[in-house]
Amino acid sequence: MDVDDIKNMDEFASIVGISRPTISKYFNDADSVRPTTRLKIEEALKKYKYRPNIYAINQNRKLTKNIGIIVPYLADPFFAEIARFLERRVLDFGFTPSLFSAHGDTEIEKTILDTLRSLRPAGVLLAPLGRASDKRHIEEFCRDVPTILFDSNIEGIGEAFIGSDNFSFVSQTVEYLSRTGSTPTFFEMSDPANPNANKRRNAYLAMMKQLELEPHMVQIEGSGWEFEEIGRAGALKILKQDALPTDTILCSNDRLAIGLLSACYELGIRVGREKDSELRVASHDDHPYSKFTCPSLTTAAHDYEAVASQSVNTLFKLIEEGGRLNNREEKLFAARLIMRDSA
Amino acid sequence: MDVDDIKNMDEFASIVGISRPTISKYFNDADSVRPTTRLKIEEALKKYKYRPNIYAINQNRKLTKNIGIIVPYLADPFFAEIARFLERRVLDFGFTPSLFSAHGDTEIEKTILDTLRSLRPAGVLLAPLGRASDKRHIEEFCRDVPTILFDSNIEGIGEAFIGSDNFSFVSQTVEYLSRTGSTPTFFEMSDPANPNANKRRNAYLAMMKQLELEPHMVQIEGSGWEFEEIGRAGALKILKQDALPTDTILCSNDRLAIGLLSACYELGIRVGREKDSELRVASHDDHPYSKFTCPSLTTAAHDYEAVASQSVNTLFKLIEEGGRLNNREEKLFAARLIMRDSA
DNA sequence: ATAATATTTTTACGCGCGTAAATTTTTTAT
DNA sequence: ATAAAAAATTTACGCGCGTAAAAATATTAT
Repeated sequence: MDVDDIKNMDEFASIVGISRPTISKYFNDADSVRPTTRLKIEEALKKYKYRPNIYAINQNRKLTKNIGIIVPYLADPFFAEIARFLERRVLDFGFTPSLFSAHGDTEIEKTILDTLRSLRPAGVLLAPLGRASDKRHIEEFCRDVPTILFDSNIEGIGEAFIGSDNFSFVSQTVEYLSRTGSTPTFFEMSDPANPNANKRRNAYLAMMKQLELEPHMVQIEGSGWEFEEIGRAGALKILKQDALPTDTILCSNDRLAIGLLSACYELGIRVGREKDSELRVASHDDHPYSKFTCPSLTTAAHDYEAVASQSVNTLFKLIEEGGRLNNREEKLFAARLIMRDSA
Repeated sequence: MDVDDIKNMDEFASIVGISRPTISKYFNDADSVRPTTRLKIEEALKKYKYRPNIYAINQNRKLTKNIGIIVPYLADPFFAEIARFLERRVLDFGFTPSLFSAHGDTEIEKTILDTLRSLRPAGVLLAPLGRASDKRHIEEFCRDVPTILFDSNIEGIGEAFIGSDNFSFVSQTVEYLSRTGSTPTFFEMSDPANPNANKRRNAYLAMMKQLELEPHMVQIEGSGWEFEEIGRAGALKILKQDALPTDTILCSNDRLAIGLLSACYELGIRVGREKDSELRVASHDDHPYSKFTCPSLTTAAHDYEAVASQSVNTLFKLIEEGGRLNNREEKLFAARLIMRDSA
């Protein structure tokens, strides 16, 4: 018999010499059959490499083994990185991750949700666009599909939120900067799309008040997700007109900082914590490239691993409990200050 | 009647007042039904927002509307970018893209292929890991699924290859560098996993011969996909022992260059094309971050749009022709030299 | 060895839709 | 208006598997 010619579970069952319902049971949960039969199946599996038809399975199961992962902008290595951790965790649970990027676009985000709904996933991990998200659409989606939000919170939507504690991020950088030099000026987009940005701004203001320091803000123009370009253009403008209130800058996020540092370099402004430096720059996120900026970027790091683990664990707890959690849990992870050369 | 309570196509058909086979025909190809009935269906669709069950559809169709997209390393913004273009093109054809990253790992790449096979996709766009790929496994996969390779070629595997013309990349940078300054030294990994790297090395050697210049190579140690770190460590070592044969460096790719530039900055080596510069650096790929290096990176740019379009167009031609092409076509796109500040 | 328990087998139905064939209805051409 | 062509309907089967219920068999405990 042709080894690769097994069309369906019936054929496979008769080849193994075990009834089809038992085979079906095995594929649903390998531990639910007797060890000896499990062995028989798995040996046959090696010899004949049959795999059940996914579409037939999912048509009949009330619950698929798909997990949707949606990020707002995959070209941002931060999200690529977190997605990688999430995928791994999902696979550990024996489920199949499906990765989607909204590419910074509201309509794409909506389309992804519609596509995903028809995949009837067991659960979804969603990092929404933020302010640009169609909240109604997401809310409606969450009614049908067990969903956990991560990275970027939308109040009341999703069964839980796992993210980073923005106050922990900002308080550490502000404390460090103000302790070791001049007062930090907060550098951000004037109209940020991401809710974390607003929390960081508030954290900066709160922290400065607590330290009894005068807060300074530089808010630059720009929209979209090309933060490096926005940071660079904004920095060039500010630096050229010498409009910096202090000689220490704290960027809302690393991508802005990458743009700012490139502007500083171009203008010949020496950045760092050495005596002959003119400017100190710090930031938040520990973006994968922040190690390679010039100078390398002092920043507050996310705990990627912890956020990913907690997100996936919470999602599976949610799934086990039937898709609803008693109360919407919000878990925030603290930052770790990464000392590099820029401040 | 509850608007959101349409369970299947039968119900939807009776609500619209059209027979189920016609509805089925519509979803398969909206143009295959009479305009008036199409209108009726689409209006009902807006009112009742029914969507056919994907699993039931795909179980019965010989050909699904799924297109697999596999990249070797999604945390590399170059691949994130190309994936974005590919997704858009696939959607233009009315198909559904599924994105996967091998995360630089041979086993993951194999697992993705196995998963994908059971999704019975209409076609696959694959950028393989390269030397680390299990060629047998990929070859076997390609026998079952219409597959186009892109970015990274494996001789004889896949129905076509769309990529970049490495000679065009390197010849332009070498020509420019040698015309405007000292002879370029080629900076690369000693044992690159990517086949493009070998082609670029050969192109460098060929070009130097053609220009009757003495070639110089610096080959650094390292493995894996963390090219920035590898480039940085290698550069630090070379620069510290003053082992550079010339004061012009041509990097095999931008990610190595990003690492190298960070090393130069740390060592206080002035990079650029101005009089007081000690070193010129150029590279290849026009990585999304090459605009923000210090100094900004002179490089040879891919035509993302062209590669993506050609890949997807070729794939759909392949699908239309039943999964086999007469001869394995290889289409390479030329580079565009991007002049920035580093050389 | 016997009873109690766990597992497998047999049988059978249904999931939602694709699709084929024959028939009826609608549209277009003459 | 009539014939020819195109489209829609009716009817019916099958895809590959999940799953339920009852019967048969295998395993474990006593």
